[in-house]
Amino acid sequence: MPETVHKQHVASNDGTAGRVRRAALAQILAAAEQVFAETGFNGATMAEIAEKAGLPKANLHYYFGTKEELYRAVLANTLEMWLTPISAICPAADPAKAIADYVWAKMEAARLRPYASKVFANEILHGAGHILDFLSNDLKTLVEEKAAVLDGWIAEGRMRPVDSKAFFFMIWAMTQHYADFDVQIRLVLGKRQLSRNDFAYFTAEVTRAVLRVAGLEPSTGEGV
Amino acid sequence: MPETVHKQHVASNDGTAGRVRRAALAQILAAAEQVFAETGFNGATMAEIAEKAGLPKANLHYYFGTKEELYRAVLANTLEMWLTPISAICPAADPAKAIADYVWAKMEAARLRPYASKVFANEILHGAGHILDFLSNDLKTLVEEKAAVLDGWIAEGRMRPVDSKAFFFMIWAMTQHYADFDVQIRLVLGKRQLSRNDFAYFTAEVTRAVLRVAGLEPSTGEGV
DNA sequence: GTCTATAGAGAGATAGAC
DNA sequence: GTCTATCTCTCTATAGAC
Repeated sequence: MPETVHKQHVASNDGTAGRVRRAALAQILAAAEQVFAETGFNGATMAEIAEKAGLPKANLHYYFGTKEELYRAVLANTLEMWLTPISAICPAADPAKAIADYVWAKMEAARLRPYASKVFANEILHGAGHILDFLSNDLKTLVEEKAAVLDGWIAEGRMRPVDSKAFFFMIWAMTQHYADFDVQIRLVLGKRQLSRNDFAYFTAEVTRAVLRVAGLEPSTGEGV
Repeated sequence: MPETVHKQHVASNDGTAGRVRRAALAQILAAAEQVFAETGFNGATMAEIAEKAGLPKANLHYYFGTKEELYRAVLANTLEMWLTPISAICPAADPAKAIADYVWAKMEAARLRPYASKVFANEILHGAGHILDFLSNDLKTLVEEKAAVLDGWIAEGRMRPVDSKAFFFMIWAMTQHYADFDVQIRLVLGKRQLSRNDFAYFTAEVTRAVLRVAGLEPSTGEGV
């Protein structure tokens, strides 16, 4: 019964247990995010998550009840991160700056929380069964709202005509690619790790590409 | 012992058994591609693949030995599809046409073989352990070769300056997104399926975006 | 609140009949 | 060459001591 919610036991005598609790929850969630990202829901084992969190396996069940519930908690964490940066896109903003800021925030998320991105990608790839509601309600509404902002800019001649929803798909695809497909990128480039500098370089490149699509590129005088 | 190669039993008396064999192999591979795509390597079960292929479970082991070997066979199929279309990019070609043809071929692959794309994505997402050699040898070489073609076009002023490898990452990300993240796209758009027409529309949109990045857009007179 | 020990289910693999 | 029946192992989940 994946739908039953596990009881939240709260220490009633003092603040120490609460602190222990919060620390344990944070450790478990961080470990779970990594393990789910690396091996998927089915490949992940509670034993491996417990080991990485430095706790006995039974404690995971004490805090989260089931593997399923732990997974949903990790996903919930991820979704928040996924949505936040899009707030840069608002009617009053300067189109070029707003879009560049959004791309920057998405690339930062790819760099700093690659596991979160991978958990999300894995969930979509396998049918998104746990977040169907989120996608068809929250995200759908948000995209419609933000696409309307782009359409407004286009109508005002402040941005070149594009399909505004496809434009978001493009940004998501390009930025998340640097988290989700990092292994491929590293191996093709022959690098052991993508450094902070590599990310700065690719962020500039992605930003340039996206702004060119929107007809907003700062003029470099290098055109054909 | 995932490295041991399962014996290939070949019928010696007549052609019928060979035909049965080929049919069985094709059925198993098609079923496996779908099941691995939908649930990942660990989530997939031999029982489910067998059911979808219309064969008893033991036959899968007869033909492929282990689940691991079956998975590698599916991956091998996929990689060929993955590489083929890039041949459009060659020095003698017209840049705009070559790039548009490549994008078109990748979008067709996303439309016609979404499971193959998902199996590949899933493999990369989880560390690419089965195709490290492919990525760091075959693919690396190919990308260097094709990036050199783009760099040549840029040097000749036939294309706007871009990082040629990041340009390929961009094309891969954008096109494969329509296979790998199709659930998200469908739910955000409120569509039950992406039709042939939807794909034609998005292919045009992706092509336009990519050509704008390369400074090769057929002039539409709509610029800002 | 925490942990050890174990029950119970499910999946990969195979023996052996046909 | 094909299939049924089964073995064995791994993993989730929990009971119960502390």
